[in-house]
This record gives sequence, structure tokens and C-alpha cells, in this order.
Amino acid sequence: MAESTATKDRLVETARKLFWNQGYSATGVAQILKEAGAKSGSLYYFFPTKEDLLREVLERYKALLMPAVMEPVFAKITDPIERVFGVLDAYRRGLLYTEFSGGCPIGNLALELSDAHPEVRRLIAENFTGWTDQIRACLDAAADRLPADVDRGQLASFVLTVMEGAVMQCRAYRSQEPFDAAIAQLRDHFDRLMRERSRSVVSG
Amino acid sequence: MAESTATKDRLVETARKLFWNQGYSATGVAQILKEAGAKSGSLYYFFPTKEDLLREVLERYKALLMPAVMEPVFAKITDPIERVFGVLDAYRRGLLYTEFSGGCPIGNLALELSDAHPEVRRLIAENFTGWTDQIRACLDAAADRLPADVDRGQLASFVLTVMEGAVMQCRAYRSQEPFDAAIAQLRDHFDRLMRERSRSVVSG
DNA sequence: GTCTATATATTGATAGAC
DNA sequence: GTCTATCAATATATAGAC
Repeated sequence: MAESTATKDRLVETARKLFWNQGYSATGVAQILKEAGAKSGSLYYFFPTKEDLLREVLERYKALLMPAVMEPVFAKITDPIERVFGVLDAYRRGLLYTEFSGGCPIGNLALELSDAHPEVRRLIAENFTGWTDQIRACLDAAADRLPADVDRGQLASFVLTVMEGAVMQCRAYRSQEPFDAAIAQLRDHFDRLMRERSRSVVSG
Repeated sequence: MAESTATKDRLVETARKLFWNQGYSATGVAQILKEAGAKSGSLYYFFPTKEDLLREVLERYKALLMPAVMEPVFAKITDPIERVFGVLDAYRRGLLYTEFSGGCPIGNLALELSDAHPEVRRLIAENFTGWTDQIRACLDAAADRLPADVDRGQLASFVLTVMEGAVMQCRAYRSQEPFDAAIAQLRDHFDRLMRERSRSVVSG
């Protein structure tokens, strides 16, 4: 029973990495089994189909959001606006560390699979929502520095949009320049939003 | 000879649509042949491998950029800034028309294949560059309405970043809301840039 | 729960007639 | 250039012993 959980975990973790690096369709069950050091009997004991394994991987990503993505940044940065840019910088460093093969695993799967399987699409959307909820919370914590009429939910969605689009271009160009360009523009946008706020406080 | 060109074109066009809807790995050669009404002997007469066919598809996208993407927008809109948002709106309408399965075919392939094949990656990057070059030209044409110190190449890259990231979220949520949110924020950013310029002209 | 062995379908690609 | 027939490899998945 203890060993079986270890095997299941190893299968999910191996599949997670391979789906990330190669995509879902391009990753064969045989490769997952080989790299996880397991046999097909074990995999199909836990997961009736390859797609069930994918769903478990997407559940794992939901569980990893706070401990692996947000909390390491939040532990080092307290200012809520800087937390947003700290999260973005973590993705930037991930790109550099993986020589532009990394990026965002959810984004990859979103474009590959959003049409195919409804349940999978729902889990991808839930991963996005978990991410933007955290960004949204940062923006709410900095509400007094932003114009009162800013739609913070919309702005949080925009932050994810910018991150995903920037990662995509960096992978195509194998360069961090598109990311740096995107962050520079997003930072400029935030600066202008916060400048307006400080003006309206003075004049109001 | 005339017929052979027709067959080749049909194969490329069929592959283009299938790669767009299903991805490269998920599309089998057999399906391409069936929907193009051709046999494997024809396909492998023109293309030694499936990847050669993909490269031809990416060349076709480069050829389609002006007639299929830019010119229809430019024909209706003359203001350079509005041309930028007109191009973005065309993608938005494409998403709605395809019920969120459409989006940007290059973006899909970028995340699926940028790591795998160097030649393919280069062609994807060239497609991105062709797109941003057109946006860049619009921004240059409106240079007198933007702050003098704005990096217009960086801003053009940012426009693509926003488009691609927005399309991705729309497909995951099957909703146009993330796109509308992104455009609202980008429009706000442009408005603030242009407002700064008009202030500096008055004060300078 | 994990193993071996295997089923069945499909993959990308080839050979050779026409 | 296009056809038919087919290859070898790989795909996901299953059966049944242990």
C-alpha cells in the first residue's frame, strides 16, 4: 500500500514532466513507464486511460500552485505590486534556466488540448483561475495605490495574458527579449495607473 | 503537371487546417490523405517526411499574413493606431466565429514544437516577426502621437504578446472575456501613452 | 499492486506497378 | 504523378499469473 502510492506518485510526476517537455500527444505511455521505472500493469491499475493520467497531472498542478509558484515569491517580497512582478520574474528565470524550453506547462496544454476533452479543458481553466486569483489578491491589497475605477479582476487576467504571451514568444525566439519587452510595458502601465492614483489623491 | 500542383496545394491546405484544429502530433498522415482526397504515394512524392509538410504549411502562413490578416483590416481602417486594434479585433472575431477553437495557428505550433525541430522553430519565429513588423509599421506611422522615448519595437512585441496570451485564455475558458479584458487594458495603456505625448507637446 | 505477454489499431514511411 | 499494397515500429490498452 505504501509502495503503491509511491509508484502512483512517480507515474504522475514522470508524466507531468514529459507532458511539459514534449506535449501530451507526443508523449507515449511506454516512455512514461520506462522513465518512471514501472510496467503498464501498474499504470493501468491506477489510471484507466492516458487521459485519466493527464487529469491527475492537472490536479497536481493545482496543488503545486501555492507551494511551488506563489509562496517562494511571497516569502521574499511583501509589497503586493512587487509580488506580481516577482511572480513574473520567476517565470522569466524559469525560461532562462531551461534554455527556453520551460515556460508555463498549463499554457502548453491549454493550446494543445482545450478543444479536445471537456474535462481537461475545465481543469486547465481552473489552473488559470487559481493563478489569477492570487494576482487579484495582490492587486486588492494594493487597491489604495490604483485608480478607484480600475477593474482589478480584469487587470489580473491581463497579467496572466502578458505572462503567457511573453513565454510563447521567448520559446519561439529562444530569447528572453520578448519577455523583457512585455514586462517593461506592463511595468509602465502599472506605473501610469499608480501615478494617476497619486494625482487624484492630491487633487481630490 | 497542372494537376500535380493542385494536389500539392490541396495537401498543404488540408494539413494546415488539421494542424490548426488538432495540433501537429495529434494529426495523422492518414487523416490528411483522406480529407485531401489523395494517397500516400502523392504526399511522399512531394514531401519526404511529415515535418517537410509542416514546414510548407508554415511557409504558407507567411504568405497568408498580408492578404488574409493585415490587408482586410488595413482596407477598412486608415488610422495607424486603430489599425493595430483592428487586427486584434479580427482575432477576436475569429475566436467567436470558431467558438473558441480558432485563435492563432502559429501560437499553437509555437508551444507544441518550438523545442523539437530547429528549422520549424525558425519558421515560427519568422511568422511572429512578420506579424510584429506590420504592427511596428503602424506604430511608426503614429510616432508623433506617442511619447518620443517609447520603444516602438518593444511595444509591437507587446501587442503580439497580449494577443497570444488573450487567445490562450479564451480557448481555455471558452469565453471572449479574457480577450476583452486584455484589449481594454491595452487600450488604456495606449491612451495613457498618447495622453502623455499630447501633454508634452503642449508644455514643450 | 506489480509482473509478463500480448492484443489490436494506427503510426510514418516505402516499393513498385502504371 | 498517382496508384495499391505493405512494411516495421509504435500507439494505447488488456489478460491473467503471481
